[in-house]
Amino acid sequence: MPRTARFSRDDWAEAAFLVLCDSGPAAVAVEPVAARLGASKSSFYWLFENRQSLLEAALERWEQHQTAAVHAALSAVTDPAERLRMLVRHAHTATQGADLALRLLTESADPVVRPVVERVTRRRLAIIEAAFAELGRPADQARHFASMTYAAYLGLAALRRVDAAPADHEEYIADLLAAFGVAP
Amino acid sequence: MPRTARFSRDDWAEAAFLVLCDSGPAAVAVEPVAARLGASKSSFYWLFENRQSLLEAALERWEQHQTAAVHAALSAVTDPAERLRMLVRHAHTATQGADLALRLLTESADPVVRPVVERVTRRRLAIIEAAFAELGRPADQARHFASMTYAAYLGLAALRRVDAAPADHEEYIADLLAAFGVAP
DNA sequence: ACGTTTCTGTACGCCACCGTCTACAACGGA
DNA sequence: TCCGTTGTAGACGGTGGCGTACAGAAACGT
Repeated sequence: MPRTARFSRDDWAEAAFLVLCDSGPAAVAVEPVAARLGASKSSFYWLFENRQSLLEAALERWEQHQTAAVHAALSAVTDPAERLRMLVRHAHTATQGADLALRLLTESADPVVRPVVERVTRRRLAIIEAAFAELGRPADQARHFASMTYAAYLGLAALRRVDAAPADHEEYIADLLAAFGVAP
Repeated sequence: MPRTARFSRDDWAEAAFLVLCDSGPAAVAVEPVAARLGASKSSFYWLFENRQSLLEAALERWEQHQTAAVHAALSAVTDPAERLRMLVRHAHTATQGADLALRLLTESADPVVRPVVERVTRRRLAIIEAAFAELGRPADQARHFASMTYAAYLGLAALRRVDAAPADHEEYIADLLAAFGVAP
């Protein structure tokens, strides 16, 4: 059948990424993904080393996807306050992203997950910190505010798990921005 | 051997609780806990219905432990600002608790975990909200600030997973309290 | 003393997943 | 045309967890 293979490395990576998104890294297993793809395991082991490399491929997709999205959205905005408003608004509407980021952090005991999620986390914190710094906050305060806002973002994803997050998003965001001295 | 059984229901519950604390709910399995306890499975199945009831016992321990601790520490303090300072300080020193709370929230898809962690979460949010309300914040703002501070608490536990949390605790806490209008 | 009740150990069948092996199907080049 | 390469299916053994079966040991009541 070859020459036009039924399944490409990319097909598997994409399927694994989808599983990662809605069930977390632990669910990125060979047999379930194979079933979802309608393929058999031998097809997988032809293209990949092992389960770990599948997870790596899925995580790579996540990292690039999110990096690309963030850069595209933010590089254009020069006003740091506006950038922060965008970040916060986006963060609290695209809740899927927060959920996955949180999941990956809590599962970062896995040596495959950790380096990826660590890179992404530090990158995001640096972006937020830079915005606060540009707003004129002292270096330490900018760093602290960045940690707080990103932690609040992650924590809110946790609260949503049990429907304990505020329902009045707009007002919540306004109060959040105000607390950190950013005009809404 | 009976009449003074080698293993009590409580032994198992305690062992399960310890496993829960340092490996999360997924790790609360019969065979590992049995091994840790030096017991065999039949001993377990004599005392418990199944794995689920072991997890329930461990979670119950967690809920009571944390409820008792919180009540004891806070019921005495009448000044809401002082209560908030205590909460925040305690939260950021006893980091184990945050870690477990976070883990349970992210694993709240499990029907055994969810009701427990949901109760605890709402209770905690209510306590924080009440403190902000007593400080004179409008009702909505008090609710929002409670969500933010608790989310920040949870999120910080996530950041610690990849060593991305601020190391200068004192200064961080001061900035956090200041952001929410509580004098340090 | 001896049977009954209470507890524990060992062994078993079951499922889900990992990773491997063998056979085989399809296409491309000689 | 037919052979080698590339990709796939399906069966297999290994591991680790769940829950059950059965046999036996220790205290107790009589």
